[in-house]
Amino acid sequence: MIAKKVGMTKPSIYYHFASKEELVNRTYTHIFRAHHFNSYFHIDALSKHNYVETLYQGGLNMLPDGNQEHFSVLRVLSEFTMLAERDELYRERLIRMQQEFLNGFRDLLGKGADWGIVLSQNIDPKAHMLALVIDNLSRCIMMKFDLDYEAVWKETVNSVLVQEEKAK
Amino acid sequence: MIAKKVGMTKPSIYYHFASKEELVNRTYTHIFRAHHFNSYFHIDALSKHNYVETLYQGGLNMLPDGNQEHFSVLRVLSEFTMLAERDELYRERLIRMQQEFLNGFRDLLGKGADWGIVLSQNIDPKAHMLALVIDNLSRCIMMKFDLDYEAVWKETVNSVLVQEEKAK
Amino acid sequence: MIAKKVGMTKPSIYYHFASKEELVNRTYTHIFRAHHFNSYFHIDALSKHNYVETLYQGGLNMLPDGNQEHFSVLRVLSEFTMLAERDELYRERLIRMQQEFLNGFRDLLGKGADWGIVLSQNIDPKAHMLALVIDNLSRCIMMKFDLDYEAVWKETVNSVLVQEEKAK
Amino acid sequence: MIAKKVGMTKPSIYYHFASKEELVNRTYTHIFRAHHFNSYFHIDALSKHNYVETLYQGGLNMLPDGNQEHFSVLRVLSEFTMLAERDELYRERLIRMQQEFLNGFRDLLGKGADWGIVLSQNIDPKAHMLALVIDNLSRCIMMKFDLDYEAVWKETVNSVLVQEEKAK
DNA sequence: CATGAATGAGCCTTCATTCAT
DNA sequence: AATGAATGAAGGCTCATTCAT
Repeated sequence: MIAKKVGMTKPSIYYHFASKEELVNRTYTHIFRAHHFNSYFHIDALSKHNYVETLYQGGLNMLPDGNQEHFSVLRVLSEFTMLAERDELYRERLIRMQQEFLNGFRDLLGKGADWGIVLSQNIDPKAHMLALVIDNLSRCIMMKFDLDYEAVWKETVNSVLVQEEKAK
Repeated sequence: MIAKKVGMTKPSIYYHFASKEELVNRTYTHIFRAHHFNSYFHIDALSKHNYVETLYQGGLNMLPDGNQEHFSVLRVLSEFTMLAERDELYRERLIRMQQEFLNGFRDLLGKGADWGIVLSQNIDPKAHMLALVIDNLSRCIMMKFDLDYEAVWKETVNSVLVQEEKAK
Repeated sequence: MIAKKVGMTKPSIYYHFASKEELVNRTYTHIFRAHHFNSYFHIDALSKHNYVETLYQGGLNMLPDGNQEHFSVLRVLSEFTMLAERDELYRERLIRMQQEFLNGFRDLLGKGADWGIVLSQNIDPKAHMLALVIDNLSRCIMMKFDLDYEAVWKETVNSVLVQEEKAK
Repeated sequence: MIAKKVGMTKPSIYYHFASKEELVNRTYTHIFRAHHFNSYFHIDALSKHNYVETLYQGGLNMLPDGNQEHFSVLRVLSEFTMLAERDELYRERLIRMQQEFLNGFRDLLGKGADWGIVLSQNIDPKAHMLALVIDNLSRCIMMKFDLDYEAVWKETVNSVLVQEEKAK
């Protein structure tokens, strides 16, 4: 299928990749090269005033939108997650990726707590909750489940904020 | 693979199932026969006093534990979800199952709101949030991610409760 | 297929027939029990005056008509001929059947020659010609070829008659 | 079976043919590429003087002889006819082939009638008769029926000629 | 007589891979 | 750097047959 798509013969592909597994692996690496917490959450310009917006908008950035390339990333991530559920090798890699996002959320929430925007207890579980929700929301959109993604994400974000900071 | 596992030949499996598809379908039906919201959340004995505990414990019931059979359900659910991402037919079925849990959470939160235990705004997004978190938590456990599941779930449950009801 | 059709299970059939081959063989015997030259050509009442009609009508009798049972005979004969082209065993049997019809035609033409109705030279080739035409006509009808069967058969019959006897 | 015969493995056959059906179809096309009326009946050099010989010899050309390739054509035609009795698709193709021969005979007899060599009544049934006889004669030879093929064919040819033209 | 359950052999097909050129 | 041709292994499935009950 791939050979046909790229207009080559199968043996040609074997010239560039030792095996199917290598092709898959390198494809994953290529596809995920820009899938990082910082690519979605713009923490370089983070401030007390744009905090809530950064957190909220970062999540929306992670969800699939019109962008074809981003959609591909999520599509492949979904396939990758499948494989990871079966294959120890892929699992390790997936865990590393998840950990990065988890750390990202934890740091972000930490800063929010310092600024008094985020409730300072249980930062870790809160970070996990955010990560789990945004990850699963992505999957749901990919499967065309019918739910109000933005409302769910806003609700989740709000649930970690101190009362007076909640977005409307 | 299945034939080998059950110590039969392939043709004898075809005596019991017309096709691979039927085998798969009937297996899913069998495996999921007890995978219902009510099997995990004991709402028949629900009261104002055990509300938080019921909600919290119900989630824990959904997570994999020592029980081999429940583990199988989750393992198969995971494979089923994979298929559903590709196959329209399975997707529909998965959506029905998800919807049932979503409705379960919504009803439960509705009752909580009536009793003044749950914040009464945005019940729907809250229900989705709970469903998304518990579903993804399951997946994470299956993949042996290292996180404090109970803490995450407790945090999520707490986030929908009014202040003074929060579990400790 | 057969088991389903007769409302039995396959093993039941094996109680009555040792093998598929025996079932097939006995079915052929049963089906062909009335497929004889005399069943189509009524030579018992043959006379100088009904000779041409007997010959002509006999051929028509061999062709498929509304009669369901006769149709079955031809259908099965057709399958049998197929098998015979491959299988030595069936071939022998088919040759015996063909020979009977050949002899029938030869005797009939012989009588016609005695009565001065049929040209007396080359009786054998004439008999073969008649047999080949009527046999192939049957096959053509079974395959729903579009041709004027009666006209072809009448032409063939006429071609063996002396001038003044020809049917109109 | 084919793979074994040609000393290949089954998958390598699939490199050259997309499916079994394509293999069968292309084989038929290849085998029948020279099976046309004109290949047997040399009507390009047809004249009043060689008419009877052309008709007679053309029929003999259609019958199997020592030629291995021609034998194959008839062998495959026979299998093809079998399939055609069951399969609509092949039937259509067979009918087209038959029609070509029928038309060939009709044209040939038409010319013969113009020249006063062939009896001019019922040209169509006569053409059919010739086609049916030569076709069935082929089949009989393939099945090793014991009959004087040449005599039968000569008799059939003679039966369409006017008296004084008959071959000896 | 009949059936439920099973099986060896085989068929059509796909897939990952190799190898000579 | 690429290709034509091939292959072992396996997958989904059917068929004729058997055997214990």
